[in-house]
Amino acid sequence: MPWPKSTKTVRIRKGNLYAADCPTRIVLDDVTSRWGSLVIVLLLEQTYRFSELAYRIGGISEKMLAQTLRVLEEDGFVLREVFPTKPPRVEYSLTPFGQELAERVQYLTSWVENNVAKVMGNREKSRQMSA
Amino acid sequence: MPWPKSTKTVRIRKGNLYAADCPTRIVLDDVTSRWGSLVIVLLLEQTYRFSELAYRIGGISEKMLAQTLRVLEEDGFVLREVFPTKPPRVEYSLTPFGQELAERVQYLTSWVENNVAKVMGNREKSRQMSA
DNA sequence: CTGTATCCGCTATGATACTG
DNA sequence: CAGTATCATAGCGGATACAG
Repeated sequence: MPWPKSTKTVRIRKGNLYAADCPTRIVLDDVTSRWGSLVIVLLLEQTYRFSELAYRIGGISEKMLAQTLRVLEEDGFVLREVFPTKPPRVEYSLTPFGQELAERVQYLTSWVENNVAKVMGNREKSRQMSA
Repeated sequence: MPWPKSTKTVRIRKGNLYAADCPTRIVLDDVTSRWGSLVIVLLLEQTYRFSELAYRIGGISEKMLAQTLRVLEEDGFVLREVFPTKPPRVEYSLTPFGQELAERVQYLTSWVENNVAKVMGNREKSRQMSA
């Protein structure tokens, strides 16, 4: 059932996306997580503060926003800057590395945005077929 | 808390990705679901049978594969062809619409594959910082 | 303002067994 | 082969309260 390993010296140069233990999947999950992709694409616009992100991303809770941002920061996609003012102020932006990624994500999300109507139509047909 | 609606006649032409009720998010979740993106990119290679997909995508269960494929089919991304042989044989492929999507997804996944090592490195640093 | 800590329900997922 | 049905469970994610 596990994937047949081609050799013993399989390295993490370019992981096999289809192997159960491929680290690429882990990273991909960060990027395509429920809120991850939204945060990434939004930060492509400009730098935002925590509360601004919370406001703009409808439906997200503080907990999930903080958690999502922390993961993206650990991965090196997002830069977190703390300004020791009173009250504190934290700004989030994309690193150059994160910008590369974000452009790819946006390439996907924008396509979905532009084609969502057609998808919803396809779903309607499906529902009628089964009815 | 909800996004300020620009007008009352907001339609689903081009949804607002950041609105909680935006249908784009639903479709995006289908596409970026745990197994969705893997299936989509794999089908970009060629047509596959159910069992072939199950074999190639390490770690997926039959249940999740069937479920993922059904959603992608309803969305109009995947074509399901049943050959009434004995035993039955079902082939899955991308529709032209699905191919458009798949190319966008692959554009993302391939970047992640090529940069996963750097991400893992960034994570290491993060862990050391906090230690 | 920017989070963290805790509780907790719900859903997504996996394992298993079964059907056409 | 290609699924479906059922059950069990982990953990996602929301609500709330609290802290620096």
